[in-house]
Amino acid sequence: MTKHVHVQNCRTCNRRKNIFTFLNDDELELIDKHRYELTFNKGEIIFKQGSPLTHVACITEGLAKLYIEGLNKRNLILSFAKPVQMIGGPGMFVDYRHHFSVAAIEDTIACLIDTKVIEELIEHNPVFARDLLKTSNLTSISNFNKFINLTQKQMHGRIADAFIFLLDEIYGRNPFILSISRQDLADLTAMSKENVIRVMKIFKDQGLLKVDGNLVEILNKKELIRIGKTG
Amino acid sequence: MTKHVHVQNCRTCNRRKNIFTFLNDDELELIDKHRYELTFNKGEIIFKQGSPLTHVACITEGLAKLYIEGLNKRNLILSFAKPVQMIGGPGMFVDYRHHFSVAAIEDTIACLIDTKVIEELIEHNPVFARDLLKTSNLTSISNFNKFINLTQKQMHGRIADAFIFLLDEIYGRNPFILSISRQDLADLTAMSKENVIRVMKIFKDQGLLKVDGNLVEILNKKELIRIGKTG
DNA sequence: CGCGAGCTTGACGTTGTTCAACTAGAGTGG
DNA sequence: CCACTCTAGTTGAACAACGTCAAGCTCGCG
Repeated sequence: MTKHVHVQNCRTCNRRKNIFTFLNDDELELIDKHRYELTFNKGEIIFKQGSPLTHVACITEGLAKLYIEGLNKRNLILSFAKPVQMIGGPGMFVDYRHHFSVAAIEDTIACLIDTKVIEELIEHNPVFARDLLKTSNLTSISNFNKFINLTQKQMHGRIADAFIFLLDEIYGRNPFILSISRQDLADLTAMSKENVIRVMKIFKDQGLLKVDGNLVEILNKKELIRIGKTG
Repeated sequence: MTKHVHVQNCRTCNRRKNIFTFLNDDELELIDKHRYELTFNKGEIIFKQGSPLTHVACITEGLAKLYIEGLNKRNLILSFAKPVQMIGGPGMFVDYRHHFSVAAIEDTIACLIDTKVIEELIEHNPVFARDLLKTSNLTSISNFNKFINLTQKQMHGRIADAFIFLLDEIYGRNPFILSISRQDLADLTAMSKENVIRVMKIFKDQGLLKVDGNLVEILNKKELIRIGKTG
C-alpha cells in the first residue's frame, strides 16, 4: 500500500470530494475540527450495522465494501467505496443507527466526520443540501438497477454485470487484480460462491474472461455486456 | 369511490402532508400557483418510466403503485402511494427523467406540483430540505429490507411479508378487499403469478389466510410474521 | 349466450443451492 | 525445515425451489 501522508487540514486537502467544493473556508474549518482520520487494515470493520450513527466516513485511500447483514449469516453487498467517496448513513434524521456494515477490503484510510457537522451544514448551506439530495437520488437510481439485476437476471447475466462493473467502476484497468474474494462476488450477485466459481469457469472456457487466481482479464467486454443486458 | 370536492387552496387543504407543515403561507401559495389537480381512473398511468420529470405527484385520494419496468415485460413493484403521500422522482437534480412508472390501482386523485417549485423551496427552506432528506433516507432503509426479502427469502416468506404489509400499511383493516391483482402480488414479490396463487392456497389450507376471490382475511398474523422473519 | 380477462391447477423442465470431498497456499510452532 | 492447521478456492452429485407451459375455470359484461 502507498505510504500515507497525514492530511493537515480539510482546506488544503487535495483529496476532498466534489461535494465539499460547495463549502467555503469557514465550513471546511468546521469539518476539520470535528473529524478523525483513521487507518483500517484489510478485513476490518469501519461501521457495524445496527450500531449508533455518530459519524459519516470519507474514504481517502483503499477500498471498502458496504453490505447488509441479512438472514442466516448471508450478506448482500450494496456497493463499494473508493477514494474519494463519502459514506453517509441513511439513519441520519431517522433512527441514528447504521443500516449496513462497512468493511475495508484493502488497507484503507478514512476520515470520520461528526454527523452533527453535516446536519449543521445542511441547515445553513442550501447548495450542500441540494447536493446531498442529488447523491441520494443517484443512489436510489442505482438501487433500482440492482433490483432488476438481482430479481430478473440469472447467474450468467449477474456475473457478467459484476465484472463489467468491477472493470469500469472499481479497478479501471484491464487486466486487474481482484482484491475481493469469491464469497464477496457471491454476496454482490446474490448467489452461492460455488456458482460464482462455476460461471467464471464457463466464461473462461468461452474465452470471455482470463482467470489466474486473482488476476482477471476481460477478453470480450462486448459479449459480457450483451450477456448482462439480456440477463 | 367517494365523491371528491375540489380543493380550493393548498393553504386550506386538510389533506396536506406532514412535509408541507414546514411551509409558511407564502410558500404554500407558491405551490398552489404551480399545481394541477388531476383524477386518474383505475389502471391509468400517472408517470411513465423514462418520460421527462417535470412534476412530482401528491396522492390525495385512491391508491397507486410505483413500479420499475424491467426485462421481458416483467415489472417490479417498489411501493405503493396512498393519501397523503408525495411521489418525488429520484431523477431530480440528476437527469430529470422518471426512473419508475406510477399507475393508479384504484380511482385516484393527485396533485401535480412543478419540480421547479420544489427546488426553490429546497433552496430557501432548510427545514423542508432536511425533511426531504429524511424521507429519502427512509426510502433507502425500506429498499434495504426489500433487497433482503427478495434475494434471501423464499416464496413463503415473501408472500407472508406481502400480506402483513398490505394489512398494516395499505388497507389497515381485517378482512380487506384486495384491490391489487395476483399479477401485482407477483410483481411485488418477484415471483410468478402461478406461484403466488399456489402459496396463497397453501396458507389458506393451513388456516393462516381466508381467501374468497379478492376478499382476504388474515387469520394468523403471528404465524405469518414468523414465516416472514425466517424466510 | 358468448366473449375475454383474470384466476387456478397440474405436469414438467430448468435454475440454483447444498453438501461433501478435495486442493492449494499461507502462516505457525516445534 | 517439516508437519500442522486454517482459510479460500474448486469440483461433482443430489436435491429443492421456482418458472413455464398448457389447459381449464369463473365471472362480469355486452
